[in-house]
Amino acid sequence: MSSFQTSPGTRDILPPHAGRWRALIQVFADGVESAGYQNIIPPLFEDLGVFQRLGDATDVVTKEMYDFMDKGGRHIALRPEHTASVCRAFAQHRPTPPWKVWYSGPNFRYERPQAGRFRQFDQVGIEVLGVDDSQLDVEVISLGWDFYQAIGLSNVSLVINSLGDAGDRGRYIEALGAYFTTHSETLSEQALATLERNPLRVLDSKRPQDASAIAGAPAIGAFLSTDAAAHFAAVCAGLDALNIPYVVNERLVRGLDYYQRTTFEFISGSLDSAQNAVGGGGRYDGLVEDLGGPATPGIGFALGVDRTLLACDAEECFSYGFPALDVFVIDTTGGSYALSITHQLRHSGFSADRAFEGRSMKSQMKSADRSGAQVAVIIGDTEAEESTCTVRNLSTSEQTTIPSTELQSHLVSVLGPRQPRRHTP
RNA sequence: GUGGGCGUAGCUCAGUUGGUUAGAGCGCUAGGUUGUGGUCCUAGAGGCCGGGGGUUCGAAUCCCCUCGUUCACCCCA
Repeated sequence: MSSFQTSPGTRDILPPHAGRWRALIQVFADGVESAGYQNIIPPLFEDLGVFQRLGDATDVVTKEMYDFMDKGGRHIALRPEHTASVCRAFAQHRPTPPWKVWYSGPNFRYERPQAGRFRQFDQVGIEVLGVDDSQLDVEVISLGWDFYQAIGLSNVSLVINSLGDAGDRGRYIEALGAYFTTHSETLSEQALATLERNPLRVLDSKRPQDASAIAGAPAIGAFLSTDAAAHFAAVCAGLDALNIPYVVNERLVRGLDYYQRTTFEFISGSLDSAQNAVGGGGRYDGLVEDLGGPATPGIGFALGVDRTLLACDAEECFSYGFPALDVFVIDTTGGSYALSITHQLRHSGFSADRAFEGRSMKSQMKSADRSGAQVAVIIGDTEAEESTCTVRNLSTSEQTTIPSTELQSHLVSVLGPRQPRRHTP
């Protein structure tokens, strides 16, 4: 056992898992960039106040924040999510709306780790600021939906709801609070505590004891203003038009207080654990203003990378293998040929690796096999003397010896042409 | 923060009512093959039995504490 290990709720993403991880983000980026979203990279930490706008009644703010005083006396917090940072960035830089951005990166919440829940956890997501159109809600939801389809997840369901505008929401919370107070004798102790802080969240309780009270609770639908109801109906109609299946769940409340109007979650049916929400989002029309910017509507979603990959494991999709190398260079004469040949091949655009420490032919062949390389280029004493090299096809075991000067052209004929790698803007 | 399960080799796990030198498979290294991988055979390396304390002639095994991990509540992606 080594002296140090990762802190609770954090872990190393090792190969080959990290490769799969990167591939997942690439699929996401390709999808949203083709819809006009550009990448944003906000800082990992911000002034604590930025995140307090998530809501004083939320656990994320009250007890899960990684916060500290820096050497300049500022009260800093590691970001628990991206949305507040994106809104702060909008308020700070005032880009021209509509502002469509996507992000990926870690967030931090001090929670007890559990299946699909970590203290450092990654999300990918998008946010759009400055557009109030219900068709944008549909676009945002469809991009999330399309991403799950793109990676091959078939057992994901979309649940949507509307929390109404700020006034509706307030009236609903009031009614809900009154209702639960009259049923307080049937509620669990924990639910009563939740009721004190935010009656909405009581709807989220998974305790069997609370089920009957929740079942009889008033629904949000009756509290929606004409505008909010029309907006929600338009969103549903848009999803219908795109043939995206969804379920309206009037009990869907989300944990962050800034949500208004459209809210949605993506639930994986393939995850047994309690953490089966693989993504979620909604409108947060008041957040930019809260952060000192102009009144600006906003909508977005965040998808949990960890949970999404867990769902992929469960559905046995989005498999990943490290791309096979083109060439493995074997040199039993001391290594100087391997040094120069791999260097030249890499410059020509071939992927190439080699062994070190002067290992035996057998050992180097094993390494070549493990590397997944398609061909081995072998330099032994004979080849060194004759200025030749032996090229072995590792899947057919056929091999041929050619003059060293013909190696590049021979590999091109066997593996196809390669372009030197360089950055092209 | 509350409650349950589990900590033995790099990985997955055996280890009997406490008994003397802690095992297997996979993986790794080397050899079988004086230049050739994936199969096979042989050998080797690799362990403070999570850590600390206690009970005992004797502890991987029993007790306590602690740390880690895992599952659930809670919360949320």
